Amino acid sequence: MSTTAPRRVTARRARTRRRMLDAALQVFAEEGFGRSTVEQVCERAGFTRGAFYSNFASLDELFLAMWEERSERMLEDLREALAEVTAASPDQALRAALGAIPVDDAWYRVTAEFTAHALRNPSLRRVMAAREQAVLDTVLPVVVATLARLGRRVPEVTALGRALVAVHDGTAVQVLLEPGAEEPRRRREELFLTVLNAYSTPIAEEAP
Amino acid sequence: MSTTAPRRVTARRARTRRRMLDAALQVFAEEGFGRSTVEQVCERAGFTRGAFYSNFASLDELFLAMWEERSERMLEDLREALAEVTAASPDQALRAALGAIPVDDAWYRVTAEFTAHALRNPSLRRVMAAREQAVLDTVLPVVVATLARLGRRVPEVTALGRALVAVHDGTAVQVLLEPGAEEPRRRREELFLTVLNAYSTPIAEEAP
DNA sequence: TGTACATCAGTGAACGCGCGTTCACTGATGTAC
DNA sequence: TGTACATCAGTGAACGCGCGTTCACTGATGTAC
Repeated sequence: MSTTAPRRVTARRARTRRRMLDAALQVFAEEGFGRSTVEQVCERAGFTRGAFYSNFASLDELFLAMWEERSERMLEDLREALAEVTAASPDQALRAALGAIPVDDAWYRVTAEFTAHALRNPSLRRVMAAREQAVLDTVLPVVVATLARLGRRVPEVTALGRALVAVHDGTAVQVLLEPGAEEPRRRREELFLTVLNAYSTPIAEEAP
Repeated sequence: MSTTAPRRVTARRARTRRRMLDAALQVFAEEGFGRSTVEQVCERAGFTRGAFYSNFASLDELFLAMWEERSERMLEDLREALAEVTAASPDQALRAALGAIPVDDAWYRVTAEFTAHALRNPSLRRVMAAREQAVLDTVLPVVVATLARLGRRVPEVTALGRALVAVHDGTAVQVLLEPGAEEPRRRREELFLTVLNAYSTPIAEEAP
């Protein structure tokens, strides 16, 4: 009951796909999700429209593929960055982690629109939820371990995870709405540290 | 040097405009910003396309008008809700305030897409920033006063304001991605209270 | 309050562009010997 | 390593739909007397 013939992926095909995915991010970021056209993506990638249909069934499919690929890549970067900061102070660790998730204009726009779109579609909602969980699975162990080294434990790991994600998303908008301004970036770090502190307690004594 | 003749607004015209604005919110929420068409909005509002062009120059103009009108209305609701909760405990006050800003699916989608769109356009960025400031001007005095009654003062009002907005935006996504789930809503309130607490200090003693 | 007239607001048909989608084709790539 | 052949991937022209936009028109609204 296989749905597709297991087509062999040639090198040429992989290259084409790659260029289309890269073009998609740029076009979607510039034009917006709903206003991008097959023609624009192809022009940017340097192909004709026929090539597009040879590789994807629709713009939606291309968009989803691109989003999943890019967020997977960001997660890899994040893993590497976190692996390197093991020895640092929590303040330094935070800064290093934030550096690894750059608040990238194009990417944020695309993700914001994708999120809004996902709310309309149960299976996309599941994609988003799974991604959030994957990020948390990567980040939380490191965060918890770092806090432990400071003599603090995290009573509710899930609560902390949700809070960190919310702070990340919420502050990203603020940073991008005032490009170049220092203040939102500082406030962002401040809020992260505040949350890390509020959701952990000193190991010796139990806070109420 | 007036740009437009000061056209008298007849009752009929106002009604038409109103129906178009309402239709716009629904269509934009369902179809997405970029995928909505003039035809869809007109059909929903019960007019022909000619009527649209008699009232608006473009979909973008209609969208902006709709967004500004709706967010102004939400701000009014928020003002009223906050005026009524003056006497309550901070916990009750928070719940009442959150009740006044319902995490509305359609509205969130529209705002998320509008925000992403605004990042591409300096003058829209200013619109967004002005709106955020207006919300803060409404909310912060009440928040500060409520905390004062509890014997707490807020050393950095701006920092608290930014933090509250970030938490609001960031948690709204989480609540909407899991429709019907109780947990995200609880976590949301929890995080709000945490932030209110962390950004204020007891009046008698200075915290470091 | 009623009538006559002027202006205004929305109608709906018409036009044409841009874009999605298809498909016969040809040049590129890969395989077998 | 070289040649012959088969398959595959991208080309580009063609088609037609959907939609934005315009505009002469008519029915609705408002005003003056």
